[in-house]
Amino acid sequence: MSVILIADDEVRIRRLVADFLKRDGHTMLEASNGEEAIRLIEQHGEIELAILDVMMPEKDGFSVLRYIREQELTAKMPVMMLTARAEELDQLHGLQSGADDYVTKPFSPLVLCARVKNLLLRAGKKDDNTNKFGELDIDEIRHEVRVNGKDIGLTPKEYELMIYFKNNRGIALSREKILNAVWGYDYFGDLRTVDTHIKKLRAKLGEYGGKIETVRGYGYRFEV
Amino acid sequence: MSVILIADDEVRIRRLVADFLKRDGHTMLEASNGEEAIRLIEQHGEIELAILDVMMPEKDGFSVLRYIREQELTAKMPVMMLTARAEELDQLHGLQSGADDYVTKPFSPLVLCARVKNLLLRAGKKDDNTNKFGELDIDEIRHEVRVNGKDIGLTPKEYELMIYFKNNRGIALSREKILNAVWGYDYFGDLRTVDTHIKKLRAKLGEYGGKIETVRGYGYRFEV
DNA sequence: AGTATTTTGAACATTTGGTGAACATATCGC
DNA sequence: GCGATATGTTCACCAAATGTTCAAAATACT
Repeated sequence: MSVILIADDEVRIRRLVADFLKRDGHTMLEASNGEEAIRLIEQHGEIELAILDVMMPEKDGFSVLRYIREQELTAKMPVMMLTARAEELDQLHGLQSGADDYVTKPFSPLVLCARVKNLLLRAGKKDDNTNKFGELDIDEIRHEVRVNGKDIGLTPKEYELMIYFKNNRGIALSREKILNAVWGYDYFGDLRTVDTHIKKLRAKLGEYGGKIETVRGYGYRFEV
Repeated sequence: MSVILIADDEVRIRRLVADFLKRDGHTMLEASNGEEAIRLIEQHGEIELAILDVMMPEKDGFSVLRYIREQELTAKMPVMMLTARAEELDQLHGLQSGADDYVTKPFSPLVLCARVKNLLLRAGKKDDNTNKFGELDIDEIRHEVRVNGKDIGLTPKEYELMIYFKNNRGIALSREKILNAVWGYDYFGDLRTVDTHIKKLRAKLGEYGGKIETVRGYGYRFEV
Protein backbone atom coordinates (compact mmCIF):
# COMPACT_ATOMS: atom_id res chain seq x y z
CA MET A 1 0.00 0.00 0.00
CA SER A 2 2.75 2.43 0.90
CA VAL A 3 6.33 2.94 -0.12
CA ILE A 4 8.62 2.61 2.89
CA LEU A 5 12.35 3.16 3.23
CA ILE A 6 14.36 1.04 5.65
CA ALA A 7 17.95 2.16 6.33
CA ASP A 8 20.14 -0.08 8.44
CA ASP A 9 23.65 -1.37 7.94
CA GLU A 10 22.82 -4.80 9.32
CA VAL A 11 21.51 -6.93 6.50
CA ARG A 12 19.64 -9.28 8.85
CA ILE A 13 17.64 -6.47 10.39
CA ARG A 14 16.92 -4.89 7.04
CA ARG A 15 15.66 -8.12 5.56
CA LEU A 16 13.59 -8.89 8.60
CA VAL A 17 11.83 -5.56 8.59
CA ALA A 18 11.45 -5.52 4.82
CA ASP A 19 9.99 -9.02 4.70
CA PHE A 20 7.43 -8.35 7.36
CA LEU A 21 6.31 -5.06 5.91
CA LYS A 22 6.17 -6.50 2.41
CA ARG A 23 3.71 -9.05 3.71
CA ASP A 24 1.59 -6.11 4.81
CA GLY A 25 1.49 -5.01 1.22
CA HIS A 26 4.10 -2.26 1.37
CA THR A 27 6.77 -1.57 -1.19
CA MET A 28 10.16 -1.58 0.47
CA LEU A 29 13.27 0.40 -0.41
CA GLU A 30 16.46 -0.63 1.32
CA ALA A 31 19.57 1.36 2.14
CA SER A 32 22.63 0.12 3.98
CA ASN A 33 23.87 3.53 5.05
CA GLY A 34 22.83 7.14 5.38
CA GLU A 35 24.18 8.33 2.06
CA GLU A 36 22.29 5.61 0.28
CA ALA A 37 19.13 6.48 2.17
CA ILE A 38 19.37 10.11 1.12
CA ARG A 39 20.01 9.13 -2.47
CA LEU A 40 16.91 6.97 -2.45
CA ILE A 41 14.85 9.76 -0.95
CA GLU A 42 16.10 12.19 -3.57
CA GLN A 43 15.46 9.92 -6.46
CA HIS A 44 12.27 8.25 -5.40
CA GLY A 45 9.53 10.79 -5.23
CA GLU A 46 6.84 9.07 -3.30
CA ILE A 47 8.28 7.60 -0.10
CA GLU A 48 5.68 7.65 2.63
CA LEU A 49 7.66 6.56 5.68
CA ALA A 50 11.32 6.22 6.60
CA ILE A 51 12.71 3.80 9.16
CA LEU A 52 16.24 4.84 10.12
CA ASP A 53 18.82 3.10 12.21
CA VAL A 54 20.66 5.59 14.40
CA MET A 55 24.08 4.00 14.00
CA MET A 56 25.09 3.73 10.36
CA PRO A 57 28.29 4.29 8.41
CA GLU A 58 28.66 7.28 6.06
CA LYS A 59 25.79 9.22 7.59
CA ASP A 60 23.98 8.31 10.78
CA GLY A 61 20.24 8.30 11.27
CA PHE A 62 20.18 11.81 12.71
CA SER A 63 21.84 13.26 9.67
CA VAL A 64 19.33 11.61 7.41
CA LEU A 65 16.51 12.79 9.64
CA ARG A 66 17.83 16.34 9.52
CA TYR A 67 18.02 16.10 5.74
CA ILE A 68 14.44 14.90 5.56
CA ARG A 69 13.22 17.76 7.73
CA GLU A 70 15.18 20.31 5.76
CA GLN A 71 13.78 19.40 2.37
CA GLU A 72 10.46 21.02 1.79
CA LEU A 73 9.15 18.04 -0.11
CA THR A 74 9.95 15.54 2.61
CA ALA A 75 9.68 17.66 5.75
CA LYS A 76 6.43 16.09 6.80
CA MET A 77 7.43 12.49 6.10
CA PRO A 78 6.86 10.26 9.14
CA VAL A 79 10.19 8.95 10.44
CA MET A 80 10.80 6.04 12.80
CA MET A 81 14.17 5.70 14.48
CA LEU A 82 15.74 2.41 15.41
CA THR A 83 18.20 2.49 18.28
CA ALA A 84 20.40 -0.28 19.56
CA ARG A 85 20.26 0.45 23.28
CA ALA A 86 17.52 1.60 25.57
CA GLU A 87 19.80 4.21 27.08
CA GLU A 88 19.94 6.15 23.87
CA LEU A 89 16.23 6.63 23.99
CA ASP A 90 16.32 9.36 26.63
CA GLN A 91 18.98 11.12 24.68
CA LEU A 92 16.82 11.07 21.62
CA HIS A 93 13.84 12.54 23.33
CA GLY A 94 16.04 15.07 24.98
CA LEU A 95 17.40 16.11 21.66
CA GLN A 96 13.94 16.62 20.28
CA SER A 97 15.31 15.33 17.07
CA GLY A 98 11.98 15.48 15.35
CA ALA A 99 11.36 11.81 14.73
CA ASP A 100 7.82 10.51 14.97
CA ASP A 101 8.52 7.25 16.78
CA TYR A 102 11.35 5.29 18.36
CA VAL A 103 11.89 1.54 18.51
CA THR A 104 14.70 -0.06 20.48
CA LYS A 105 16.52 -3.15 19.31
CA PRO A 106 15.90 -5.95 19.74
CA PHE A 107 12.29 -5.52 18.71
CA SER A 108 9.45 -7.79 17.81
CA PRO A 109 8.69 -7.56 14.10
CA LEU A 110 5.00 -7.61 14.81
CA VAL A 111 5.24 -4.70 17.20
CA LEU A 112 7.17 -2.79 14.61
CA CYS A 113 4.55 -3.56 11.97
CA ALA A 114 1.83 -2.30 14.26
CA ARG A 115 3.69 0.95 14.93
CA VAL A 116 4.28 1.45 11.24
CA LYS A 117 0.58 1.05 10.67
CA ASN A 118 -0.12 3.65 13.33
CA LEU A 119 2.29 6.13 11.85
CA LEU A 120 0.80 5.77 8.42
CA LEU A 121 -2.69 6.22 9.78
CA ARG A 122 -1.62 9.21 11.85
CA ALA A 123 -0.04 10.75 8.75
CA GLY A 124 -3.50 10.69 7.27
CA LYS A 125 -2.15 8.33 4.64
CA LYS A 126 -4.26 9.75 1.94
CA ASP A 127 -6.41 6.88 0.92
CA ASP A 128 -5.89 7.59 -2.72
CA ASN A 129 -8.25 4.84 -3.64
CA THR A 130 -9.52 6.80 -6.53
CA ASN A 131 -8.86 4.25 -9.15
CA LYS A 132 -11.95 4.33 -11.20
CA PHE A 133 -12.07 6.81 -14.02
CA GLY A 134 -15.17 6.29 -16.03
CA GLU A 135 -14.89 2.79 -17.43
CA LEU A 136 -11.19 2.64 -16.61
CA ASP A 137 -10.74 0.73 -13.38
CA ILE A 138 -7.31 0.35 -11.79
CA ASP A 139 -7.76 -2.47 -9.30
CA GLU A 140 -4.76 -2.65 -6.99
CA ILE A 141 -6.33 -5.40 -4.92
CA ARG A 142 -6.74 -7.77 -7.84
CA HIS A 143 -3.61 -6.28 -9.42
CA GLU A 144 -5.31 -5.75 -12.74
CA VAL A 145 -6.64 -2.94 -14.88
CA ARG A 146 -10.06 -3.14 -16.49
CA VAL A 147 -11.65 -1.21 -19.31
CA ASN A 148 -15.39 -1.68 -19.68
CA GLY A 149 -15.15 -4.33 -16.99
CA LYS A 150 -12.65 -6.46 -18.87
CA ASP A 151 -9.07 -7.10 -17.74
CA ILE A 152 -6.76 -5.65 -20.38
CA GLY A 153 -3.90 -7.98 -19.42
CA LEU A 154 -1.06 -5.62 -18.62
CA THR A 155 2.46 -6.97 -18.23
CA PRO A 156 4.30 -6.17 -14.98
CA LYS A 157 6.09 -3.10 -16.35
CA GLU A 158 2.94 -1.80 -17.97
CA TYR A 159 1.06 -2.22 -14.71
CA GLU A 160 3.69 -0.39 -12.69
CA LEU A 161 3.71 2.38 -15.26
CA MET A 162 -0.05 2.61 -14.99
CA ILE A 163 0.12 2.85 -11.18
CA TYR A 164 2.79 5.53 -11.39
CA PHE A 165 0.66 7.54 -13.78
CA LYS A 166 -2.36 7.07 -11.55
CA ASN A 167 -0.47 8.36 -8.52
CA ASN A 168 0.73 11.36 -10.50
CA ARG A 169 -2.24 12.25 -12.63
CA GLY A 170 -2.30 15.74 -13.98
CA ILE A 171 1.45 16.08 -13.52
CA ALA A 172 3.87 16.28 -16.42
CA LEU A 173 6.44 13.52 -15.98
CA SER A 174 9.76 13.53 -17.79
CA ARG A 175 11.13 10.30 -19.20
CA GLU A 176 13.87 10.47 -16.59
CA LYS A 177 11.42 10.72 -13.74
CA ILE A 178 9.44 7.83 -15.12
CA LEU A 179 12.56 5.69 -15.50
CA ASN A 180 13.67 6.51 -11.96
CA ALA A 181 10.28 5.76 -10.49
CA VAL A 182 9.23 2.69 -12.45
CA TRP A 183 12.52 1.10 -13.44
CA GLY A 184 14.47 2.12 -10.33
CA TYR A 185 17.02 4.77 -9.60
CA ASP A 186 19.93 2.50 -10.52
CA TYR A 187 18.65 1.67 -13.95
CA PHE A 188 20.65 3.03 -16.82
CA GLY A 189 18.73 2.29 -19.93
CA ASP A 190 17.59 4.10 -23.00
CA LEU A 191 15.06 6.86 -22.31
CA ARG A 192 13.17 5.79 -25.42
CA THR A 193 12.28 2.52 -23.73
CA VAL A 194 9.65 4.55 -21.95
CA ASP A 195 8.10 5.44 -25.29
CA THR A 196 7.80 1.81 -26.27
CA HIS A 197 5.98 0.94 -23.09
CA ILE A 198 3.76 3.99 -23.37
CA LYS A 199 2.77 2.87 -26.81
CA LYS A 200 1.82 -0.60 -25.63
CA LEU A 201 0.01 0.73 -22.62
CA ARG A 202 -1.93 3.17 -24.78
CA ALA A 203 -2.87 0.38 -27.14
CA LYS A 204 -4.16 -1.82 -24.34
CA LEU A 205 -6.05 1.06 -22.77
CA GLY A 206 -8.02 1.31 -25.98
CA GLU A 207 -10.36 4.29 -25.87
CA TYR A 208 -8.53 5.47 -22.75
CA GLY A 209 -5.15 5.44 -24.48
CA GLY A 210 -5.53 9.12 -25.23
CA LYS A 211 -5.60 9.82 -21.50
CA ILE A 212 -1.84 9.49 -21.55
CA GLU A 213 -0.92 12.75 -23.24
CA THR A 214 2.40 13.57 -24.81
CA VAL A 215 4.08 16.65 -23.40
CA ARG A 216 6.33 17.48 -26.29
CA GLY A 217 9.92 18.20 -25.39
CA TYR A 218 9.35 16.90 -21.89
CA GLY A 219 7.55 13.64 -21.34
CA TYR A 220 4.02 12.43 -20.65
CA ARG A 221 1.03 13.27 -18.51
CA PHE A 222 -1.92 11.15 -17.41
CA GLU A 223 -5.19 12.98 -17.64
CA VAL A 224 -8.48 12.16 -15.98
CA MET B 1 14.77 25.44 -9.57
CA SER B 2 17.58 27.95 -9.52
CA VAL B 3 20.63 28.63 -11.64
CA ILE B 4 23.80 28.37 -9.57
CA LEU B 5 27.40 29.08 -10.46
CA ILE B 6 30.19 27.03 -8.91
CA ALA B 7 33.72 28.30 -9.40
CA ASP B 8 36.58 26.14 -8.19
CA ASP B 9 39.78 25.03 -9.87
CA GLU B 10 39.58 21.54 -8.39
CA VAL B 11 37.50 19.40 -10.70
CA ARG B 12 36.57 16.94 -7.96
CA ILE B 13 35.07 19.62 -5.76
CA ARG B 14 33.26 21.22 -8.66
CA ARG B 15 31.71 17.97 -9.75
CA LEU B 16 30.76 17.03 -6.21
CA VAL B 17 28.97 20.29 -5.54
CA ALA B 18 27.39 20.36 -8.99
CA ASP B 19 26.10 16.81 -8.72
CA PHE B 20 24.51 17.32 -5.34
CA LEU B 21 22.88 20.58 -6.26
CA LYS B 22 21.66 19.17 -9.55
CA ARG B 23 19.87 16.52 -7.58
CA ASP B 24 18.14 19.34 -5.73
CA GLY B 25 16.81 20.47 -9.07
CA HIS B 26 19.21 23.33 -9.70
CA THR B 27 20.86 24.18 -12.99
CA MET B 28 24.61 24.32 -12.53
CA LEU B 29 27.17 26.45 -14.32
CA GLU B 30 30.80 25.56 -13.74
CA ALA B 31 33.91 27.68 -13.92
CA SER B 32 37.48 26.56 -13.22
CA ASN B 33 38.86 30.02 -12.47
CA GLY B 34 37.84 33.56 -11.71
CA GLU B 35 37.99 34.88 -15.26
CA GLU B 36 35.70 32.10 -16.42
CA ALA B 37 33.31 32.79 -13.56
CA ILE B 38 33.04 36.45 -14.53
CA ARG B 39 32.51 35.55 -18.17
CA LEU B 40 29.66 33.22 -17.22
CA ILE B 41 28.09 35.87 -15.03
CA GLU B 42 28.25 38.37 -17.88
CA GLN B 43 26.75 36.00 -20.40
CA HIS B 44 24.12 34.31 -18.30
CA GLY B 45 21.51 36.71 -17.09
CA GLU B 46 19.74 34.83 -14.38
CA ILE B 47 22.31 33.37 -12.01
CA GLU B 48 20.73 33.25 -8.60
CA LEU B 49 23.65 32.19 -6.45
CA ALA B 50 27.41 32.00 -6.82
CA ILE B 51 29.66 29.60 -4.95
CA LEU B 52 33.24 30.78 -5.17
CA ASP B 53 36.43 29.13 -4.07
CA VAL B 54 38.76 31.66 -2.49
CA MET B 55 41.94 30.26 -4.04
CA MET B 56 41.71 30.13 -7.82
CA PRO B 57 44.05 30.89 -10.69
CA GLU B 58 43.54 33.96 -12.92
CA LYS B 59 41.25 35.72 -10.47
CA ASP B 60 40.64 34.61 -6.90
CA GLY B 61 37.26 34.41 -5.20
CA PHE B 62 37.54 37.89 -3.66
CA SER B 63 38.08 39.49 -7.04
CA VAL B 64 35.04 37.78 -8.45
CA LEU B 65 33.04 38.77 -5.38
CA ARG B 66 34.12 42.39 -5.80
CA TYR B 67 33.09 42.25 -9.45
CA ILE B 68 29.67 40.88 -8.51
CA ARG B 69 29.11 43.61 -5.95
CA GLU B 70 30.20 46.33 -8.35
CA GLN B 71 27.79 45.42 -11.13
CA GLU B 72 24.38 46.82 -10.49
CA LEU B 73 22.61 43.80 -11.92
CA THR B 74 24.45 41.30 -9.76
CA ALA B 75 25.12 43.36 -6.65
CA LYS B 76 22.48 41.60 -4.62
CA MET B 77 23.32 38.08 -5.77
CA PRO B 78 23.86 35.77 -2.81
CA VAL B 79 27.47 34.58 -2.73
CA MET B 80 28.90 31.67 -0.80
CA MET B 81 32.66 31.44 -0.34
CA LEU B 82 34.58 28.21 -0.06
CA THR B 83 37.81 28.38 1.90
CA ALA B 84 40.42 25.70 2.33
CA ARG B 85 41.39 26.32 5.93
CA ALA B 86 39.46 27.24 9.00
CA GLU B 87 41.98 29.92 9.91
CA GLU B 88 41.06 31.95 6.90
CA LEU B 89 37.54 32.25 8.19
CA ASP B 90 38.35 34.91 10.79
CA GLN B 91 40.24 36.82 8.20
CA LEU B 92 37.26 36.76 5.90
CA HIS B 93 34.88 38.04 8.48
CA GLY B 94 37.41 40.64 9.49
CA LEU B 95 37.65 41.80 5.92
CA GLN B 96 33.92 42.22 5.70
CA SER B 97 34.21 41.00 2.20
CA GLY B 98 30.47 41.03 1.63
CA ALA B 99 29.85 37.35 1.05
CA ASP B 100 26.63 35.89 2.38
CA ASP B 101 28.00 32.64 3.74
CA TYR B 102 31.26 30.81 4.24
CA VAL B 103 31.96 27.10 4.10
CA THR B 104 35.33 25.62 4.98
CA LYS B 105 36.81 22.66 3.17
CA PRO B 106 36.47 19.84 3.66
CA PHE B 107 32.70 20.18 3.87
CA SER B 108 29.76 17.81 3.81
CA PRO B 109 27.87 18.14 0.53
CA LEU B 110 24.60 17.91 2.37
CA VAL B 111 25.48 20.72 4.71
CA LEU B 112 26.40 22.77 1.70
CA CYS B 113 23.09 21.89 0.04
CA ALA B 114 21.20 22.97 3.12
CA ARG B 115 23.06 26.26 3.29
CA VAL B 116 22.42 26.87 -0.37
CA LYS B 117 18.76 26.31 0.24
CA ASN B 118 18.83 28.79 3.10
CA LEU B 119 20.54 31.42 1.01
CA LEU B 120 18.03 31.04 -1.78
CA LEU B 121 15.17 31.26 0.68
CA ARG B 122 16.70 34.31 2.29
CA ALA B 123 17.06 35.88 -1.14
CA GLY B 124 13.35 35.33 -1.58
CA LYS B 125 14.01 33.41 -4.75
CA LYS B 126 12.46 30.11 -3.86
CA ASP B 127 9.00 31.36 -3.12
CA ASP B 128 8.52 32.61 -6.63
CA ASN B 129 5.50 30.46 -7.17
CA THR B 130 3.60 33.38 -8.54
CA ASN B 131 2.44 31.93 -11.79
CA LYS B 132 -0.97 33.38 -12.07
CA PHE B 133 -1.38 36.81 -13.58
CA GLY B 134 -5.03 37.55 -14.01
CA GLU B 135 -6.29 34.98 -16.46
CA LEU B 136 -2.77 34.03 -17.49
CA ASP B 137 -1.77 30.90 -15.64
CA ILE B 138 1.70 29.43 -15.99
CA ASP B 139 1.38 25.89 -14.68
CA GLU B 140 4.78 24.31 -14.19
CA ILE B 141 3.30 21.18 -12.67
CA ARG B 142 1.26 20.36 -15.72
CA HIS B 143 3.88 21.97 -17.92
CA GLU B 144 1.37 24.10 -19.72
CA VAL B 145 0.24 27.72 -19.93
CA ARG B 146 -3.41 28.66 -19.82
CA VAL B 147 -5.27 31.81 -20.80
CA ASN B 148 -8.85 32.01 -19.60
CA GLY B 149 -8.46 28.47 -18.35
CA LYS B 150 -7.54 27.06 -21.72
CA ASP B 151 -4.17 25.52 -22.62
CA ILE B 152 -2.64 27.67 -25.34
CA GLY B 153 -0.45 24.81 -26.61
CA LEU B 154 3.03 26.23 -26.42
CA THR B 155 5.89 24.44 -28.14
CA PRO B 156 8.93 23.50 -26.01
CA LYS B 157 10.92 26.63 -26.91
CA GLU B 158 7.93 28.88 -26.42
CA TYR B 159 7.29 27.32 -23.04
CA GLU B 160 10.87 27.77 -21.90
CA LEU B 161 10.80 31.34 -23.13
CA MET B 162 7.63 31.92 -21.14
CA ILE B 163 9.21 30.49 -17.99
CA TYR B 164 12.28 32.66 -18.48
CA PHE B 165 10.13 35.75 -18.84
CA LYS B 166 8.13 34.78 -15.79
CA ASN B 167 11.28 34.41 -13.70
CA ASN B 168 12.53 37.78 -14.91
CA ARG B 169 9.39 39.82 -15.09
CA GLY B 170 9.84 43.55 -15.09
CA ILE B 171 13.43 43.14 -16.23
CA ALA B 172 14.62 44.20 -19.68
CA LEU B 173 16.26 41.22 -21.35
CA SER B 174 18.58 41.57 -24.32
CA ARG B 175 18.33 39.10 -27.16
CA GLU B 176 21.75 37.82 -26.15
CA LYS B 177 20.65 37.13 -22.61
CA ILE B 178 17.53 35.41 -23.82
CA LEU B 179 19.50 33.25 -26.22
CA ASN B 180 22.00 32.35 -23.51
CA ALA B 181 19.30 31.51 -21.02
CA VAL B 182 16.76 29.69 -23.15
CA TRP B 183 18.90 28.25 -25.92
CA GLY B 184 21.98 27.63 -23.78
CA TYR B 185 25.18 29.57 -23.39
CA ASP B 186 26.92 27.46 -26.01
CA TYR B 187 24.37 28.21 -28.69
CA PHE B 188 25.48 30.31 -31.62
CA GLY B 189 22.48 31.24 -33.67
CA ASP B 190 20.90 34.29 -35.17
CA LEU B 191 19.70 36.83 -32.62
CA ARG B 192 16.62 37.41 -34.72
CA THR B 193 15.43 33.90 -34.00
CA VAL B 194 14.33 35.33 -30.67
CA ASP B 195 12.02 37.75 -32.47
CA THR B 196 10.35 34.94 -34.34
CA HIS B 197 9.60 33.07 -31.14
CA ILE B 198 8.44 36.21 -29.40
CA LYS B 199 5.98 36.76 -32.19
CA LYS B 200 4.55 33.28 -31.90
CA LEU B 201 4.42 33.48 -28.13
CA ARG B 202 2.63 36.83 -28.28
CA ALA B 203 0.12 35.43 -30.74
CA LYS B 204 -0.64 32.43 -28.54
CA LEU B 205 -0.91 34.60 -25.43
CA GLY B 206 -3.77 36.44 -27.13
CA GLU B 207 -4.91 39.34 -25.01
CA TYR B 208 -1.82 38.87 -22.87
CA GLY B 209 0.54 39.12 -25.84
CA GLY B 210 1.03 42.78 -25.10
CA LYS B 211 2.54 41.87 -21.75
CA ILE B 212 5.74 41.10 -23.60
CA GLU B 213 6.91 44.60 -24.36
CA THR B 214 9.54 45.56 -26.88
CA VAL B 215 12.47 47.49 -25.46
CA ARG B 216 13.67 49.16 -28.59
CA GLY B 217 17.36 48.95 -29.24
CA TYR B 218 17.76 46.36 -26.51
CA GLY B 219 15.36 43.46 -26.30
CA TYR B 220 12.14 42.57 -24.51
CA ARG B 221 10.49 42.81 -21.12
CA PHE B 222 7.64 40.85 -19.57
CA GLU B 223 5.33 43.12 -17.63
CA VAL B 224 2.69 42.15 -15.11
C1' DA C 1 16.42 -27.66 -20.07
C1' DG C 2 12.72 -25.95 -22.86
C1' DT C 3 9.01 -22.94 -23.75
C1' DA C 4 6.43 -18.79 -23.35
C1' DT C 5 6.37 -14.21 -22.11
C1' DT C 6 8.23 -9.81 -21.46
C1' DT C 7 11.58 -6.30 -22.01
C1' DT C 8 14.55 -3.66 -24.64
C1' DG C 9 16.59 -0.60 -27.92
C1' DA C 10 17.82 -0.22 -32.85
C1' DA C 11 15.83 1.10 -37.12
C1' DC C 12 12.62 3.36 -39.71
C1' DA C 13 8.30 6.40 -40.27
C1' DT C 14 5.84 10.27 -39.11
C1' DT C 15 4.86 14.38 -36.98
C1' DT C 16 6.08 18.62 -35.07
C1' DG C 17 9.07 22.41 -34.19
C1' DG C 18 13.05 25.54 -35.01
C1' DT C 19 15.45 28.48 -37.91
C1' DG C 20 16.87 32.29 -40.54
C1' DA C 21 16.34 34.52 -45.04
C1' DA C 22 13.37 37.73 -47.16
C1' DC C 23 10.25 41.18 -47.16
C1' DA C 24 7.06 44.57 -44.61
C1' DT C 25 6.46 47.92 -41.37
C1' DA C 26 7.64 50.94 -37.72
C1' DT C 27 10.74 54.19 -35.36
C1' DC C 28 14.41 57.36 -34.96
C1' DG C 29 17.75 61.06 -35.94
C1' DC C 30 18.37 64.52 -38.82
C1' DG D 1 9.99 63.75 -44.87
C1' DC D 2 13.98 60.87 -45.78
C1' DG D 3 17.25 57.51 -45.22
C1' DA D 4 18.95 54.39 -41.80
C1' DT D 5 18.15 51.09 -38.52
C1' DA D 6 15.22 48.12 -35.68
C1' DT D 7 11.47 45.19 -35.24
C1' DG D 8 7.33 42.57 -37.08
C1' DT D 9 5.81 38.87 -40.05
C1' DT D 10 5.76 35.09 -43.23
C1' DC D 11 7.31 30.93 -44.98
C1' DA D 12 9.91 27.00 -46.75
C1' DC D 13 13.50 23.97 -45.53
C1' DC D 14 15.79 21.37 -42.23
C1' DA D 15 16.27 19.34 -37.56
C1' DA D 16 14.48 17.09 -33.69
C1' DA D 17 11.06 14.60 -31.10
C1' DT D 18 7.90 11.06 -30.98
C1' DG D 19 5.37 7.00 -32.90
C1' DT D 20 5.83 2.35 -34.48
C1' DT D 21 7.70 -2.01 -35.69
C1' DC D 22 10.47 -5.78 -34.90
C1' DA D 23 13.81 -9.19 -33.56
C1' DA D 24 17.20 -10.25 -30.18
C1' DA D 25 17.99 -10.66 -25.26
C1' DA D 26 16.40 -11.31 -20.78
C1' DT D 27 13.25 -13.25 -17.71
C1' DA D 28 9.73 -16.13 -15.90
C1' DC D 29 7.27 -20.41 -16.04
C1' DT D 30 6.94 -25.46 -16.31
